[in-house]
Amino acid sequence: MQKNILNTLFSLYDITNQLDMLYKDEFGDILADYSYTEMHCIDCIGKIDNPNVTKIAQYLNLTKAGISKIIKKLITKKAVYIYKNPDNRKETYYKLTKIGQEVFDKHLRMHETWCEKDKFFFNQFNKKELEITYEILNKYTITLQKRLNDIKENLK
Amino acid sequence: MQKNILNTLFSLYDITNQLDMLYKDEFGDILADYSYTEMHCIDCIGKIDNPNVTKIAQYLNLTKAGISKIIKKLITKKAVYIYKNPDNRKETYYKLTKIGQEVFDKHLRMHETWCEKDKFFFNQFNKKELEITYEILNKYTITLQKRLNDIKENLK
DNA sequence: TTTATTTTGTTAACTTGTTAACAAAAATTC
DNA sequence: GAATTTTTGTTAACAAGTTAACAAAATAAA
Repeated sequence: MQKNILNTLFSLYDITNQLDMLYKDEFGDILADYSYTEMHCIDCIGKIDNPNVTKIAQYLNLTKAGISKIIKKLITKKAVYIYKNPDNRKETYYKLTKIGQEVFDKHLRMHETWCEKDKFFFNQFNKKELEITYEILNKYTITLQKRLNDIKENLK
Repeated sequence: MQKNILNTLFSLYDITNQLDMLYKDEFGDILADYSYTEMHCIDCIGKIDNPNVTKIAQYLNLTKAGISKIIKKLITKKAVYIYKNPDNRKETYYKLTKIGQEVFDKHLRMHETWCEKDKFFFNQFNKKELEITYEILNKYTITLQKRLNDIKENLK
């Protein structure tokens, strides 16, 4: 069981990512011009308060250098523009342009469609079953996160 | 719920990968010389019957070109060597050297330690709870895989 | 306040893996 | 059995993201 749950998680992740990319193509037009990460970066900028490179990097689990490059691309694509806080000359924030907002909206609708389909699937189980699954997954996440932090602490 | 299960799965995957890499460093010495994918490639060559580039690529969900390069590295590191079937001049197979076998064994022990720790965690739930979780995850995987195949079919 | 430390974001060099084009061998089709 | 198609693995050109080194601004410490 313990072994298999890991394998299941890995294939689930794999499929999820593939689906996300393919849905992108199905939804067509604008989304097709944006890579997986570009799309998620736009999603981030649309959701977070005062998004800067550092915050986006944390959110997407990428390096600041990586985000810096992606945002440059998004700016040349005119999906994103820079704004500054007059009180802070160090940090740079970003907002979506009209084009960026359009990408954001389509991506959102894409995920809504996804969840719509999921509803049919999850309806075959009862509330208790879903709750215990959710609990186990969440607790497992927390446990692994602790192990991770312990190792990181040790390496210092 | 449906939305959250996806998020949980994503962070679980993320943590799992990070742990896999960190454990590698904790187990020290030899494993430290091998990247994540190199390690998994060695694992593959140790497990599969008559492993060739194509099979390994399928197993690890990478392209043949990618595997081709990784194996080249593993050969210069003397962890892997080539062998051929006299009946087939097209295909190339690989085996682990002594060094490769050592990496394989350490990686295996690493995962055993992982599962050992998992046992403590999963013991806090009863058999039924674990079974339903496993069932839901598996069925969800199958459902998503079907969606994926349908889209791929449509794109043809 | 001025010195030291931390945080922010950029850039260059590199790593890892992909796509596309290819040659050689094997399997099919006619 | 000759011609066509498929499979196998390699390579070059590219794409995406990382690490390391850096300058500039903000914070903390002295």
